[in-house]
Formats: sequence, C-alpha cells, structure tokens
Amino acid sequence: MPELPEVETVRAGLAGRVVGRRVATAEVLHPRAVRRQPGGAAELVARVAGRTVAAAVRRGKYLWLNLGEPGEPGELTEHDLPQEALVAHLGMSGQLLVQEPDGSRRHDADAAAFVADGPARDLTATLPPTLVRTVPLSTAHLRVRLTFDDGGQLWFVDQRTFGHVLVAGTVPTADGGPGGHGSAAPVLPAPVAHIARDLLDPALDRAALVRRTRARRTEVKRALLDQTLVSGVGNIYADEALWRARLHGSRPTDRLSPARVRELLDAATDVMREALAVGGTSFDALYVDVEGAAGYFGRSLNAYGREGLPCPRCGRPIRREQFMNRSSFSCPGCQRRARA
DNA sequence: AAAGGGACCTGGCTGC
DNA sequence: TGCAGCCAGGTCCCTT
Repeated sequence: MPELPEVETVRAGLAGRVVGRRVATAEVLHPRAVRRQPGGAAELVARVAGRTVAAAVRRGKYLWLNLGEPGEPGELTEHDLPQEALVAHLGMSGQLLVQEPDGSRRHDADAAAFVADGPARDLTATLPPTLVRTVPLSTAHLRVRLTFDDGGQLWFVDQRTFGHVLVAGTVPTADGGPGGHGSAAPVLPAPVAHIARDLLDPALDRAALVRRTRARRTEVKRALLDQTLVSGVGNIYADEALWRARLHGSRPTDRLSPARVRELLDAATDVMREALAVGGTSFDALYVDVEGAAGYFGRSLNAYGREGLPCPRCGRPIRREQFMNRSSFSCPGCQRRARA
C-alpha cells in the first residue's frame, strides 16, 4: 500500500522524467478515476492539454504536477506561483508509470533503485537518464493516460480504483511555507489544503504537532492515521512506529507525556526514512504472497503482518486485533494497553 | 465541533 | 471443482 515512502519514490521518478514535458492529450479510460474532478473527464482533459509540467510535488500521500500556463510552455519559473496542478492520489493500488516513445517502459522501481544507491539519498536529485529498466506492465487497469508532445506517456494504473486524479486550482499554504516536497512555491492544490504537513517536511512544526496531538481526545493510532493532524502515515507504518515506541495504539493521546509523543513521532519518522532509503516496496505486497505481508519492506517489519511470530525484542508472539475496521499488529509484552 | 463508523472497490485466497 | 464470502485499507462523508 502506498504510504509516504512509496509516494515519494514515485514523485522522485516523476521529477526526473516528466518535468519539462508538455502534455498533448489526455484520455480517461475509467470514470471512477476522475470522480473528484468537477466537470468529469471532459474537464480534466480540457484543463491538462497543452500544459507543461513545471514540478512534481508531494505532501503526505498526495502528489501533484504543477502546470505551466497554457500557451507558454516551459515559461513557468521557480519564482512564479503555479495556478493549477494535476493532483493524484494512489489510494490502495495506484501506480504512475512513464512509457517512453521508443517503447521502453519506466517504472517507479527505477526510482527505488536510485534512491537506494543514489548519492547521499538526495530526495531532490533528478534521476539519471541512463537509469532505464524494462518491467512487465499490464494495461488491464489503465485508468488515465497522458501523452506528451514527444510521444511519451504517463499512465495512471489502479486496480482497486481507490485512487484518483484531478486538475485543481492552487491556494496559499496556511503557514507560508512550501506547499510540499519538490517545490518551494508556497501554494498547494485546493483539494490538498486540508492535509497536514508530513514528518519528512522540513517546514513541519514538530512542537506544535506534539501539542496538537496531546490536545486530541482519541486513541494514539487513530491520531497517527489522521491526515489532517500529520500526513503520510498509513496502517503499516503506524503499527511499526507504535511498536518501536512501545505504545499500544489504543492509548489515549491526552494521557501521553510530550516526551512520549515526541518518541512516537521520531519512530514514525525513522521507519519511513528507512523505507524510503530502500525505495518502499509496498506495491509488491499486493502481488507477492509470502507469509502474509512479508516481502513488504524486506526484513524490516517488526510487527505488521507478523501475527503469531515472535516479537524481535522480547520474543512473545505478535497479536492481531481489529481497529478502525483494519488489522492492527502489536506485541503484548512491549506494548501494553491503557489502563481502564 | 470533534470523534467515530461505514461506504467505496477488486482480486486473491479460504473453506465448504 | 466451483463458488460464496472474507480480507486488504485510504479517504470521504455522514451521524452523533
């Protein structure tokens, strides 16, 4: 499942491949993929055609392509504020794939390889053009296709159709900082304005986040998953962060000390940084059947998907519980429930 | 107003 | 073997 590290891997790939290219045409092959687009498919096609991609930006699990003004291809500079963006959310199973005019296919796995081996793991670095790998690819779930002037294409592929794309206008950020990772412009698409900054965002006010978290009257896992509080964390990284911080997800946020909240946020930050360093492999979890969720994030998962397996810290079998209609994995020894 | 729960999806897997 | 039912979960929307 794409959470922050996976979406960032995709964003880095787009930054290296589609920025600077001009969209010639767009096709919507499944209406549900554009269900959040006012005006529907026709509107999206009309608003994206003729626009040049100025930047690939991400906040949490949302990513977007800033669009240059129509009729002025490539004229949008870093000093201009983008007025519109093509927004994408991958949902559960979405992928953004670049197909080159010569028929070669580029996949986000390329970006993963680069992030893993790249110099200083610089997230802003563009990808070397030599890094091209052909991967098997199915058009069975192709939902939206952009074709660039040079014949290259950007595909939005999504099996479970929880993802979506739309073109939207931008609004200023609430704090005046950059809208997201990948652009310094202090704007972000209106449909993303309610999404909080994520844990890898340099403009994140961590002290304020600790205060806001403790002000919530809810369970701590629910808070971690609330994208309006802090973004980018999904079910998998939430469980891993809670395990590292030795907290059970049901603990009330307002009874945690500031130090404990900081510890948890640091754990979530660390686990996502580590996943990003190996490119995030959660897409494979859908297709690879190895010991439940094993195969995802390699050997690094300590709790998620490990029901019955020994806790790497204390050896007690990891337990599985239902929470928010999802599975939660935790160690009964290291992660004690809150007292009643 | 904040918090919590259900709906939306598809395909692989399980069990009868 | 076939098939019904379960399960995965991110986000929006509605109710309380």
